[in-house]
Amino acid sequence: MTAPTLSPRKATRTKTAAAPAREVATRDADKTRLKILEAAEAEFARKGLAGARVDLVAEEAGANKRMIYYYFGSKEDLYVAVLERVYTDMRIAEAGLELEDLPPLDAITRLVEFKFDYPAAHPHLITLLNGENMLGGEYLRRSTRLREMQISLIERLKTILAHGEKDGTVRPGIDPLHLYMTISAVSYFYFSNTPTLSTAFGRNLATPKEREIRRKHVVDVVSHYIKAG
Amino acid sequence: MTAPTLSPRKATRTKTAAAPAREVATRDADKTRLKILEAAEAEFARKGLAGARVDLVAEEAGANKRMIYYYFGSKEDLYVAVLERVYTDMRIAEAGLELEDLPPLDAITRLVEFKFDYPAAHPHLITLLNGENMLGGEYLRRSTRLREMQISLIERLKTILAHGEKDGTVRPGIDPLHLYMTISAVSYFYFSNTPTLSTAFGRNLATPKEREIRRKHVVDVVSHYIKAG
DNA sequence: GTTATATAACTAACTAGTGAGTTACACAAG
DNA sequence: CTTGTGTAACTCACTAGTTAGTTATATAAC
Repeated sequence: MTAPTLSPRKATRTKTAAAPAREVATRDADKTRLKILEAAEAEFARKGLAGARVDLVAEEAGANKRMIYYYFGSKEDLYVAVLERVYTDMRIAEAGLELEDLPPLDAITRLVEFKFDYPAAHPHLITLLNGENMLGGEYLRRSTRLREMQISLIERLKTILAHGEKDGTVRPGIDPLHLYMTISAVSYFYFSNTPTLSTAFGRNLATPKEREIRRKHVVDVVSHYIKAG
Repeated sequence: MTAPTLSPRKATRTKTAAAPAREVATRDADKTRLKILEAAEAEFARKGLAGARVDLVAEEAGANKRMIYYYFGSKEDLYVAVLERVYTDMRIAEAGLELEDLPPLDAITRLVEFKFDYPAAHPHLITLLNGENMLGGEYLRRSTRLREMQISLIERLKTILAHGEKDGTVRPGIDPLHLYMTISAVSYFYFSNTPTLSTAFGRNLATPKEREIRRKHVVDVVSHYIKAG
């Protein structure tokens, strides 16, 4: 239980003067750290916190197990680091969406498409979040600096809806938070529950064709919900 | 890895001549079996297949660990039994919905409300399904007799939509499978992701008040999607 | 006496975490 | 240049504790 915390993150950067860009490993040590994170992401996504094996992470990363404890302290702390990274990446991508220049309905459609395309491109995100929710979200809560990121998007959505109301394209009275949840839900559920749904319906829902059908459907659902008239 | 499979499920029912009602333990042995299933459901729901502890299931059930192996053969088989039970219960409840007597829009609203209320009343279902989906759905697939149950509801939904189209209340061209998925999604996601969403939004979404708001919202979303005009 | 049900004690394999030491390299003193 | 010192990065071998599954045995029912 006693964390050594040799604080390798504050390692002196003797040679490389320029600050490295996000997730670009410049030094060998950073590369090892990154490889561990990537291997851990896959392992935790596949098996959850309890099912993941530290030895397998080490093997997959081509690193010595001891280095995982050297860099991250414990299995749980490694898990938090993975969660933080994946979650932050998504929020950054979301923040980068240029919605404000578009007409309200188009802006929301773009958000819906993003909420479909992002998990499609990052399947680990889904299973990691599923696992985290099974654990009551306690590890994500542990992570600082995640609290502030989310709220801004709801504010942006609120503004977009207000514009739409004003120009008559959007039905009034839509709750931005619940709209955001619904937009997330209709795509997330599809990716998250494809395995059991495919079994239940006796039909593989993970094919590119089915995926495209679903994508059109979710845009359709949200459009009809927000459209005025 | 070698499953003993003592097939205790075919145990002779010497005393109780009448076929016992669903999940009502008549004999002591059936009671033990049921207690194990209930304890296992809670344990697997909370911690997933890998995180669950057989010893804890035994303790919680007030049964000897050996009896778990006697009745279910292995941890994995116990997990499948739990999954099967929970999933089947939901399908039975779903099949019991009397939708056919209602006007199409009301029928779909009733289905939406069911899809909200059922997971609200059975939180284990959500986490069990989440865990199962993380594992690729392989254990649910292992279970027979689940395949046929689902399809019927899609057929019923198809009929309802067709009636609605005919009487002009429902917009034509709605895919019943995707509608069903969307109806499931908007409620499921709320229950499934409450922990991380609450963290992200800095607002407890699990309160009765928030729940009621969400319930209204999901009915609203689906109504606007299917309504003609 | 055979079958179903039950218990406690046990084991083989696994698993997170550690102790102790090594390598590679930077920088400074002589 | 070479010797000494400091330290980040890394390896190997180990352990204390856990965990699914088992063995051996008991008892009640019929």
